[in-house]
Amino acid sequence: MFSGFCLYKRSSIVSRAFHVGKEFANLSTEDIVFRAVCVNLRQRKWKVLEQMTPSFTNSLVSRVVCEFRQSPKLALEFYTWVGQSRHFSHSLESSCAIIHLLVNMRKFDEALSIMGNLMLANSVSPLEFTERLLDSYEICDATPAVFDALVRACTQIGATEGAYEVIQKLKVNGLVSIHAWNNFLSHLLKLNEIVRFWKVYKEVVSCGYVENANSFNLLIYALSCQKMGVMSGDNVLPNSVTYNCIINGFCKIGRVAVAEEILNDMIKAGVDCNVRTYATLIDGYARGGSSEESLRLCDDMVERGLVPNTVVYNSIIHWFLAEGDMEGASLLLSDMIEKHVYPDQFTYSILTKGLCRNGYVTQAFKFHNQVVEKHIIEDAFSHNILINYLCKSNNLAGAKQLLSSMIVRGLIPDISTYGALIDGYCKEGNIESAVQLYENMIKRIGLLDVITYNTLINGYCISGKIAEAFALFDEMRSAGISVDKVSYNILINYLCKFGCFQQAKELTKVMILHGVVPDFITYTTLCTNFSKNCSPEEVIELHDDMVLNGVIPDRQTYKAIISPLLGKKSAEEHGFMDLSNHH
DNA sequence: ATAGGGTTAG
Repeated sequence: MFSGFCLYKRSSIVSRAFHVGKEFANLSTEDIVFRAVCVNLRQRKWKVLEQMTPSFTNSLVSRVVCEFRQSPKLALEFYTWVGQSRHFSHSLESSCAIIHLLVNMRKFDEALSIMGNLMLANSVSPLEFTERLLDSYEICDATPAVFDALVRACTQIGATEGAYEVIQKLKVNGLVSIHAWNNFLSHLLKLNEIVRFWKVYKEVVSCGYVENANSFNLLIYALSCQKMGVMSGDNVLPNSVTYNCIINGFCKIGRVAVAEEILNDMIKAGVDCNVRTYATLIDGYARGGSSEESLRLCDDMVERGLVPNTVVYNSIIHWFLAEGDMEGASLLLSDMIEKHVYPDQFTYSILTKGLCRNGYVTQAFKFHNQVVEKHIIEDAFSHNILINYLCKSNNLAGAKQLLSSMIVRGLIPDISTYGALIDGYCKEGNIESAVQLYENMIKRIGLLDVITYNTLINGYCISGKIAEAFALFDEMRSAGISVDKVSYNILINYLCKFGCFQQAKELTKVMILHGVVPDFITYTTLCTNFSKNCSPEEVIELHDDMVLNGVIPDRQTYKAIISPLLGKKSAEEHGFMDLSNHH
């Protein structure tokens, strides 16, 4: 009887297990804990989770992080929370899972800092790191960008050989992007390892990589470091003009920090830096919106015994006004006058434009008239700015009047004056007059620039004549005028407006192929139009594509369009909307 | 003598 009872009980358990199905039959303890954690994490029952921490293993935590990769915020929260538990410390395995996640979220800084820490504090070797990231690559839905981040982390902590080993290891799998190579090349330049730079550069080319703008920038910088000395057998060394050219180049592509490093190199090399060097850098920082850095350099130059001149003041005043800082600009103007730094043609046009763009139109005209009365206007700029303003505000009559007085004052209308008027006609829908003016202009000036072409292309687009617009676009090329990003931006914008989204995307590809890098305006144009007409997935894909092609997203657009899509998407998929708001 | 600042496109 007793044995019979036992037998019965046992067989009942076995048969129940069978009934529950295969699913549970092979479950390990970890699988059970894993499911329990997922259920409770989904409901954010942290207290229940707390009780489970003694059974947490590294592989379990990695699995949970991967499982929640579509809800990256929750996964990250879990990872941080579990790291604080006294029962648990993160391993390389769980760190890899969170790194993949952070890279997918584009939180590169956070990913880099975890990577750097693991290599420095936990002495994880770059190669081992690569292997573990590869192990978890598939299950974590990772992207190759994670390896760009690893190379970057290596160079950041000074592990030059490590970075190179990582690249070599990944080369076999085709997982090394041009970004990773560029980062490594740039690191070599920072170390002044010019010979090795060229060796690695050759390797990049022989691997069949297509260099992007950044690679060429590095190349130019590398050449600039040695060029002259090598070619002349050290007989000719770079002088201040050489350095200033290079500094200007880096400022104009927005890499002002690099430009300032070159200034330091210049000082180290014993080459005198002058007012032009500082004027270039000050403009570079101001252009990039770092007015504080600009002012810091002003102090630096004064400390070096250099006196800021009109160019320096003009530059800062211009960018202050562009940012809407009227007060800062007017203080600088007073300072300029007080220090007897005399305003010039540039100053007048900067102030005229600044007053207009900040809504002080009456003052702009008043100021302009004062300057004109003193007969100190020598070029067409100020007139052009005002004619432009009038055309933009549909006051074509006023624009023509100002054109007449300009001619009376002995100033010859230039390509920009015509451009503004043509633009005015186009905006008014009077494409015939626009074309007539354009033809007259060719007779008079005999040359056309890219701006005039762009204005006309834009005019054709406004009046819906897209075929004519594209014909001009082609004509431009046959006339030997290089199509610039404005030309592309205009056409991309109108393709979107006409609902040709696929074609807009194609044209962006052509643009990139022709070496014209899309900018934040291309980005904003495409994102805005796509978000109104396409699915969230398409918009996100578009964003990703552009970023991968080196476009720097416009912050406002990203915040208004992309980031809500990402948040909403992952929240909706998992029904966390309400819960996450309460947390 | 060669190097720096102002007008066009969303």
